[in-house]
Amino acid sequence: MIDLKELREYPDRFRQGVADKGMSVDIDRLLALDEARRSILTRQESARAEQNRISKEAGPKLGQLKGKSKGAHGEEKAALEAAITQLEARPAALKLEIQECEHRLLAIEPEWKSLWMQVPQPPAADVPKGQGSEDNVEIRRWAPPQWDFQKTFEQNRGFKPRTHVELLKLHRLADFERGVKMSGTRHYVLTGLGMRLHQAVLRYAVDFMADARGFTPMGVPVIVKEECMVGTGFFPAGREQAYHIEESRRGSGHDLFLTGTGEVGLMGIHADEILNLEDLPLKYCTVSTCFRREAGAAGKDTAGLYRIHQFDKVEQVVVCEANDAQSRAWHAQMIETVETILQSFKLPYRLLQCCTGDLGVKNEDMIDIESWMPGRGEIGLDGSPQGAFGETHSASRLRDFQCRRLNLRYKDAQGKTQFAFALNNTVIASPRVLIPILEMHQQADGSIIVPPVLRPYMGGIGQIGAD
RNA sequence: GGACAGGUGGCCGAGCGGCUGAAGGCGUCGGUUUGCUAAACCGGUAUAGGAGUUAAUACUCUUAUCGCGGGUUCGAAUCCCGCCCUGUCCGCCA
Repeated sequence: MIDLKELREYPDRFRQGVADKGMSVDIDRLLALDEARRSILTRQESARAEQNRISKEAGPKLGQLKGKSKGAHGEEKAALEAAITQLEARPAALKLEIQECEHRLLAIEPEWKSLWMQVPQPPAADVPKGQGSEDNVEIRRWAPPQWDFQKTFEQNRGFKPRTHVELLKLHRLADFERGVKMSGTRHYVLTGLGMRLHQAVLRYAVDFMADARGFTPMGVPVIVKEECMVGTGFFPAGREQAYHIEESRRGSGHDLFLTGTGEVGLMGIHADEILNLEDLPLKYCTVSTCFRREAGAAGKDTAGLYRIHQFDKVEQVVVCEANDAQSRAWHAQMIETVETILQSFKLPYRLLQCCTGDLGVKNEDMIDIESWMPGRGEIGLDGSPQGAFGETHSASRLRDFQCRRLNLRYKDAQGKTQFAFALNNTVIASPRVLIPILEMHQQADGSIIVPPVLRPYMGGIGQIGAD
């Protein structure tokens, strides 16, 4: 969430941010509610202050009088009771005033809070403006020497590509029918070498993060309380995307939610903590199962492993000092990590600078990495797919938006408590990444060459489907 | 799941209706003393919100916070109710 003080001081900055992200949050309404809330609060506090003063001075006296009046009779008792009534009048009036303020606060706070939570992090100044994904800007692309982006798959390789769905069937790497039988649409079973390849990719990525990049691997909950979802910025906006476990309907406990990314568990670890400067930067990675309802995506990417309800992902997060240069440096390093991994798989990809309209509530800057998927895209005149880029990674800079919500702070060099900056990035998401791996490494006979870096995790198997 | 016990500041731990934002200790920070270190002594040491003074560091006032929420009361860490969590024993179980 954003800093309310900053909002009061520079409301235009946030109005512009809302507009640039193509969102609609009524900033003026929020400012009005905030103003009203503070004036009520001031009134309530001064009433409380007086109440406290009175109860210190008159309180003990009252107690004494009441004690005496119990034992007293006749005129003496009447006099005592009159004194008591008089003493009680002022606190009673204050109590009423405090209660009235309380009621007025209760009336505006839900809307105030809700609007506040909706105000997005304004995009960084150098993020290109745009409406949506069509305005994203390609930064660069990379391909292994034997691949030419100007040519079709057939021109590059000398044969027509099979789609990953065909390859999965051919080698019995996945079973969609039975997945659907058990769990419905967008579910699947990974079978045999399909499961091994999936595991290989994940293991390789975790080892790479730990050994080559010095990140600490973590195993985190994928079932979390609502606070974690709100704190990491996935709620309230993304509520529809999360599976909801309604434990409260069973009469006890609190509801839980399945996380859509390991980011939730990783960032939740230090919620409500104040870290020492020496603890930063935090460099964490995890491999976790991710659950997504894909609400609103009906009919999109229904075939294959592209858009599914359950997958596994190696995620990296960095929590660093509240410093723009540091945040940018880590962002660059995270992207470099992804490029190194994709290059080690020899997969063509491109980097996209996401425009303002394609950013979510919580990020100020995002780079998507799309891998080339020959089996994707329009069907051409020759009857085979033309190929297309498909998003496999995404790297975001969140400034202090997420740590503010999580109440994750640190003590800086001056000893001042600050909200930290956070970043997150996909290291590898599987089985989606299996799509380019299978499609790009298929051979004319339909067999698939396993990238050498994955072979140690595949029991040394170098080719799938070779006779 | 059942039966007890308990949740107080960075930690330990007292308090069980007003004098308690909270004793005492540990830790920590600043200082004094001392060949050095240690010890001893003195002083400070929660967080968040609001208002104000200041160029700013900062300071002053004020409110809230003793697991969370609600209630009783002129007044709640303290009494009552609900929930959450932790510990121990029993039951069940990868």
